[in-house]
Amino acid sequence: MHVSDHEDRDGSATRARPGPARIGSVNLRDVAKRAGVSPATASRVFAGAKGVQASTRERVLSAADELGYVVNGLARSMTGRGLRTMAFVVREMIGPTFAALAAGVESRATPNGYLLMICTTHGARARARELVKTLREQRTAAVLLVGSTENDDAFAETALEYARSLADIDAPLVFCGRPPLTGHDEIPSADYDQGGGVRSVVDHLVSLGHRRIAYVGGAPGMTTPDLRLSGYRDGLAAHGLEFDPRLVLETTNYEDPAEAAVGKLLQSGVTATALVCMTDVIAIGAMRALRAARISIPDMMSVVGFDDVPMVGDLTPALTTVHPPFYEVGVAAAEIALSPEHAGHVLLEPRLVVRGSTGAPPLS
Amino acid sequence: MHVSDHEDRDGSATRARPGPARIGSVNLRDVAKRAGVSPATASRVFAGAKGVQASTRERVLSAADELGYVVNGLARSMTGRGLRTMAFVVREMIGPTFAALAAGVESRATPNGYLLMICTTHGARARARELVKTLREQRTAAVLLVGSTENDDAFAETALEYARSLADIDAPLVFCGRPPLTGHDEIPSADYDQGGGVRSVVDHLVSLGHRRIAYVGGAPGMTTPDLRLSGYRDGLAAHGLEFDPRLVLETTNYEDPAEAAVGKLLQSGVTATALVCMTDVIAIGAMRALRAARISIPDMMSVVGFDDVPMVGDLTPALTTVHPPFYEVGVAAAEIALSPEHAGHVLLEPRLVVRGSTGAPPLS
DNA sequence: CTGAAAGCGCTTACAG
DNA sequence: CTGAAAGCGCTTACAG
Repeated sequence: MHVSDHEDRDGSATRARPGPARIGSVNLRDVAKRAGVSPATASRVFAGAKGVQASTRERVLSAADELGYVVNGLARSMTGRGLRTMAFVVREMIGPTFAALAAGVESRATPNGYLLMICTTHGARARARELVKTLREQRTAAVLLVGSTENDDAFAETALEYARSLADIDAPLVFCGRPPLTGHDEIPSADYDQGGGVRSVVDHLVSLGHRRIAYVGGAPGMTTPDLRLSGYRDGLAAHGLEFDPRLVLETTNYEDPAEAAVGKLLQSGVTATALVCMTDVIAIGAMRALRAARISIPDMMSVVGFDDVPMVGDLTPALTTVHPPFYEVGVAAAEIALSPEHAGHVLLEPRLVVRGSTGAPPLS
Repeated sequence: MHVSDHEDRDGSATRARPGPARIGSVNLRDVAKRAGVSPATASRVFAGAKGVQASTRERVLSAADELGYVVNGLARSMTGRGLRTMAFVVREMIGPTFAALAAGVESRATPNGYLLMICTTHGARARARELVKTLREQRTAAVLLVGSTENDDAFAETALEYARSLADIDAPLVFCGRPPLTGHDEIPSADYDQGGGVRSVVDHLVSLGHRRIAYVGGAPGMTTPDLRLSGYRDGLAAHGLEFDPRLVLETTNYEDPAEAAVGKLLQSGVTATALVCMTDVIAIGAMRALRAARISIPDMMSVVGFDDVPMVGDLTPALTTVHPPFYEVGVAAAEIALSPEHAGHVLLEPRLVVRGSTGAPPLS
């Protein structure tokens, strides 16, 4: 049904006047002409306006079909409706965490007619700034800032500045998987209780009888490491256990460095009966180190992760971990983005999943 | 630096004439006026055109800064350049496979000034059709159709139709992680050799001494199940092994059904010494069934997966699997999308990763 | 180097 | 129910 060669566009054979090249092949005027109506009427048909005679509508629709016409959303958007895209800005597009969050967002974006843009910053501030500018240029309807970010005043200022500049184009900024700015209510958020998740891990271990509980996590300064470490400290405090800095290991979020860090702990002579890991990835590294040292899990050492990524239930032993409601957080964030008038701070509860990697501490 | 209240826009205090509401707060005219130049000149500044006096440029830039102005990309795009977005159309946003492919695409899209749209179809044809329409409306620069699709003539026709209609807006359609249409060269593709991957698995098993090799895969009709099953059959044939339909189990791509399917095989009395699984997820299910039946891996039964998702190297035993170059496939697809003049069919090689789940078959 | 004007493709009061 | 016209915010030949 495609017609690629339709005759002289304006009726006038020549026109030396300015004007850029056409983008799409066929436009509203072409359709209107073919249907024998004015562009205004044709426009009404595509806008789904009611006041159009059925027969007219038919003629326009079939003309459009014959010409392969589809509205130019760019032009249309200039008149008000905007383009209905939502941006998902994340540090890296990595793993199931990202995928689950994005899927949650998408589940709400699509039915409401929004398209999802995925943008990565790779942690570069300049890139984030540039991105916000591009997103403003494109008149994005909403921007979700996803995941862990710097946990300092500089970030807060930047975020507030982004929110303001995005407000110029009527786009809300919403945090997704990171907490609200401290002392600033204006940027809404959808998050899960990271500290609470780790506290529930400590509760679990203490109830099993553990008292020397180590923590393996990332460097401070980002929201996720900071919140999870606080959860550990709060958990200890809740049970009257003293915080011992020697029991806190710092690593990056990869198996190998985590394995190395735990290996060092094991050789240090510092004793512990349980390892609370900031993430499942770190927990896997920890398990490798324990296996290498022939320390049996959980008989000699319990191990807990966080994130409940796929497959960790199939490890040997199956990993006890915290399951965060990533998908639901994505859903909540999208809902805030869609109706900013209900904006606020959503905090969902993660769930402790007890499996085989935790047990009673060895009788010493 | 934001000025939210700038005075009367046109100079004329009243105007009863038509015209929709303004979208962004401040436009080119505002900036030009403030800088004391014509809109044309201001436009040149933002377009980065050369022929503008440095001092003029300065004035315009600082006026823009003071007003918090950013070009309206929608309006700009009507004059030719288009919006520079690339669409990534996938069935589901699931897991690391999707994330790795998308990351590969993004790695090329961003540096070239493209934003990435992620669209899911959930396997619904109607949704795909609608999506293509929306993407046409928005004048997307390129569309990547990602992953397994129906493997039939109806799909081929649909895809060709999409390609044609996308051509109207000058957007190439490129397949990503699925092979070219048989008998049609016009839609370019970036893929990895799925059949070859499974063949290398069979080679590996045969070299270990296996002769009764079973296959556990998804229902036929989609490209990925079809290609991987063919790889199995070709692998057998290459070694002169007979294809035995009783050794082919059908399941869906989840652990539980896979476990059930393998459990049934074990009870059926049909003998086999190795299980080639279509995916790692299926392999995990298979391993569960074997564990439940107390059949030791690999001593009594070898197991192989496909996809090399994270963590399968940490299972007990570590899973032998095929590592597909997802990221690189994404990169290749993006490159085709960016310069369709070099379009063609890229086929990358997956890599067999031998780990602990495969070994010699039991004697007897 | 700069400006006036026409145009990109659509929408929407206004007036039948 | 339908059309003529003005406008959305920008760009680009054309003419200084």
